[in-house]
Amino acid sequence: MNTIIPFKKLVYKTVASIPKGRVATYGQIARLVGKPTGARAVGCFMRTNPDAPHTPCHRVVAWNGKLTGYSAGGGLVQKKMMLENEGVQVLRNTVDLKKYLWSGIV
DNA sequence: CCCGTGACATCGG
DNA sequence: TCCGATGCCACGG
Repeated sequence: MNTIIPFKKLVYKTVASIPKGRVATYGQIARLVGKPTGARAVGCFMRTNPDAPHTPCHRVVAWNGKLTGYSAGGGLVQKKMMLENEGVQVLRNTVDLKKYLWSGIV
């Protein structure tokens, strides 16, 4: 869909589609955009392009529910606080994917 | 234009 | 069960 937009923007759009109180993995995002193996690229976009307030990268975690890097604020600490603020319980930088994993379907 | 890098994911020993 | 190594993608210099 929409196709004329760069892969990067597509990822941002997908991440921005994650409902509040839910989280998604980098692999999940990559798969939704059509790059099941581009999980790395997804994280790369967040890191190189901190669209921060425009892209809720704090709702994106690793395949294990583990909160990985964060280029903004105080790092993972800030990220963790934002998730908890949205209703997602975070234990030691780890969220319960069984409860909060986004299905990809809004 | 070519090389290096990185916030992941998966497999093997 | 835990640890290490590899593959993939796109961006930046």
